[in-house]
Amino acid sequence: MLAVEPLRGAPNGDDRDGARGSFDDFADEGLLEDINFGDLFMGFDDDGDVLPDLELDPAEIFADFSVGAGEDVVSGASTDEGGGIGTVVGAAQDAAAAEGERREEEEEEEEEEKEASSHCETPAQVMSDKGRKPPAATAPAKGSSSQGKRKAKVDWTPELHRRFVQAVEQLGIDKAVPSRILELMGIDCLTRHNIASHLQKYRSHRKHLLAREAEAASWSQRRQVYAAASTGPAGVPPKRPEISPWLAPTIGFPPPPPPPVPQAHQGFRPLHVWGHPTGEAPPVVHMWLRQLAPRVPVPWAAPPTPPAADPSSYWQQQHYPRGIPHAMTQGTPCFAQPLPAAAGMQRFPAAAAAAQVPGIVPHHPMYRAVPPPTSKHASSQLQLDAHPVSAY
DNA sequence: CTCTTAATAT
DNA sequence: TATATTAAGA
Repeated sequence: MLAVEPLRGAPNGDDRDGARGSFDDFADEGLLEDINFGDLFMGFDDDGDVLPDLELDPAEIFADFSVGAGEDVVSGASTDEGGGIGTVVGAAQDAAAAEGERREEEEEEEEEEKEASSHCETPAQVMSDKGRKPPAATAPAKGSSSQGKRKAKVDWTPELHRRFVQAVEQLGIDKAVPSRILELMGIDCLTRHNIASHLQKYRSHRKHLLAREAEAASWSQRRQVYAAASTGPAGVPPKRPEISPWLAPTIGFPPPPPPPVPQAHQGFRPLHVWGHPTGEAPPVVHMWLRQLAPRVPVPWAAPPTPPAADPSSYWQQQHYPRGIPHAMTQGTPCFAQPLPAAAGMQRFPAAAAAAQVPGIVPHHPMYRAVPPPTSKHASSQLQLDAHPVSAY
């Protein structure tokens, strides 16, 4: 892959001045695997723990990049943001050429991940690597340094998202505002607007998840009540327990913490959760999210509202139906800056741990082995009951 | 001015 | 579809 050069130069200074990263690309093993029990394993054979798609046909991979043909030009100059290019899709190669080399040399050290990641790679470049050319995106608006047309669309790769989440968690959900997130992420070529936009979606998604969790939690409580009630003399059918008002479904939180994880997944290679900040993140988090989803507990009490069928689709990226482009899983498109964030992490050691908040674990279809069922929501929901219910 | 949100455009 | 852009309001 070629490095591309970000051209940033933020006149405004407001958003990022860039630094550039070096890049090495290496396979980052298991970096982001999504545990989507709904569809995981369905079609995988044993090596399911291997990224299924490292080798996809570039054509397919980038099919989705299309993007408003020709519109996305690099914004290299876009004044207000000083934005760099980012992961930009459909960015201008020319810009890269013009800018040429790197600006500053900084080494990025990253905690767990080799953050070597983020480069601002344009798909075009990636493609060039692969010898492919994007259909439309590149064509128009090239000649000049395409100053500013439209901002290139940012490709929120799992890695990028992960950093985003990490930043958000470091800051705390309530203090996470675009500008701060941007700082922490240390990824140049992102603008405040990019972040804001992503943040908007992120919050929205989180909201949904929390709501679901709350709902599920309330049900699990009922379940417990029910279980307790059913411990009567054998043969005696349990009576319907009274459900106290405070056990009634509430919209409140917090959801009960996930029970200790049985080291069940020994046989498995730990799967990382898409978007989770730390590699150490318990892989199960995601599983729990799903488990928390309401399952019909008792015959006599139907859930007040049918479990929302949407959740999985909410945050899902429908891109890369066949997997994520290799290039994306590793060298991610934007340059990582020296990570002021690293410091942040140290400052708030607890943050990392606290990062358990399962709120944000978008599934990524990338690991979907089978095409989504025709009936959109059905299958994943069904999976819910397939797991041991354990404590809940 | 920055942030948030919703609506709408691409 | 995912993301950007815009506008309105805090």
